Amino acid sequence: MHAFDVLGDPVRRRILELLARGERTAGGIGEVIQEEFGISQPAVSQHLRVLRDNGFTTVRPDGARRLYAVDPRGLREVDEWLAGFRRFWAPKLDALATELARGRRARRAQPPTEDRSTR
Amino acid sequence: MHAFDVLGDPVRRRILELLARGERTAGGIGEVIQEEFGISQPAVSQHLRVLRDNGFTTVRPDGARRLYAVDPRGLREVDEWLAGFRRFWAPKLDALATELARGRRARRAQPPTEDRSTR
DNA sequence: TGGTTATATAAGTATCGGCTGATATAAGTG
DNA sequence: CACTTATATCAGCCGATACTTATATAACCA
Repeated sequence: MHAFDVLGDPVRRRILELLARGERTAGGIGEVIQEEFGISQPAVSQHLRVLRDNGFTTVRPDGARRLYAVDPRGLREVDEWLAGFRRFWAPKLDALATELARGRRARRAQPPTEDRSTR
Repeated sequence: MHAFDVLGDPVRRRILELLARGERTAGGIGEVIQEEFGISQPAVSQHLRVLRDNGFTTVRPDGARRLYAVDPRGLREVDEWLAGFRRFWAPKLDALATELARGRRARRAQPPTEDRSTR
């Protein structure tokens, strides 16, 4: 599943927003999500699986509980794709600062590329 | 359709990559996409519609042709959601520069919020 | 004007992803 | 141990959405 498909679901985006504030147990996430979206525990668990299978979260066991946290990898992937377009709205200073901070990777002002081998 | 759903499709992402290099006619886009993905002209046209209906492209008529170009609005929306997470991987300098360049909007270091009224 | 080119829309189908309910697994607790 | 709590998985259903073919619309051209 592509990173953008992962973020295509509002429940998963919301879970990430919760995790942005810090680690939470699956149950803690479940309480909020089930309340806000009116879906079942398995549904939440399935979303957590998608997030973890695609590098958007990490999990750490704590007894019977699972502590979820944001894993930057997935989000960074999305951010990097976006980088190729940022010049369309961000002032030059922003782009420059971003480039600098990133250690001068990807110097070109070209559109990003992506694997098109599938489909 | 949510911005992330729009970018969830590989064809649409590819179209945006093409447009990142500059304006193109629907037909010009079609040639590339039909070749790369093996889909029909109407399929491409339908993707273009999604992109334009959701603020990812602009269109300008030129006789019988339609010239498509990147519209920053959709992409910026995605970028702003991501901003709330950038601190998880970007060095502080980067975040600071971004904030500055953006004119100090959204000063807090909080996760982004999104409309949850639907669903 | 009639024919061709450029693009969009419509209607129908099929695949895919998300949901539910049932159940499995494993860790706490008395 | 038996019972409960915490979380995950499974099978099956259902709706959304990305295709297809056929057709509409409109500009260009001889």
